[in-house]
Amino acid sequence: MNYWLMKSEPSVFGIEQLAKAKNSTTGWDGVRNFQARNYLKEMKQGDLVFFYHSSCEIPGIAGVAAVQREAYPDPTQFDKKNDHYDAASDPSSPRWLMVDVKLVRKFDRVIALDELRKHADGKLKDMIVLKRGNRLSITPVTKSEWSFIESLERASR
DNA sequence: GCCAACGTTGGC
DNA sequence: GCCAACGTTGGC
Repeated sequence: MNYWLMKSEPSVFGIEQLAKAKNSTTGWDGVRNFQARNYLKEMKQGDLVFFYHSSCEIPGIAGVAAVQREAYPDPTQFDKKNDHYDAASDPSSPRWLMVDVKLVRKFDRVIALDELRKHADGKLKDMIVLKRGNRLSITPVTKSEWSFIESLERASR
């Protein structure tokens, strides 16, 4: 099983909305970056995901979700009215994929980016989301990073 | 294939 | 709102 981090802007879709969604599940559409797309392709059912809030008051990890459905073509790429429409994508060989994720647990508090950074020279020294200039919306997380962050969260409960 | 211009992300 | 960092596009 693998671990991931997926960014979402809470003003667009936050963990509260995931909690309220039918079956606490949502389709993660709109990814339009090749590297992120390749990670989507690697995701397996049951993989765990840190749900990260970006571009907001307190950027950080808001909870845990799990991959419910593995990669399938993102229909928004063929919808001319959609912001993520891609005229260059061929329906017989769709360029963009999406997965479905289900909420596992909303954290009692957001594990803020600030707090994660405190460990940027230690346990989280290789964490991609802490790297300068990182903009990738989907990144792999190592098992040790995952366990450490969960311990941070547990310690505060 | 290079690289300047442009658009986007996302923290601050 | 600013701006650094990065991906993509398109001219050559």
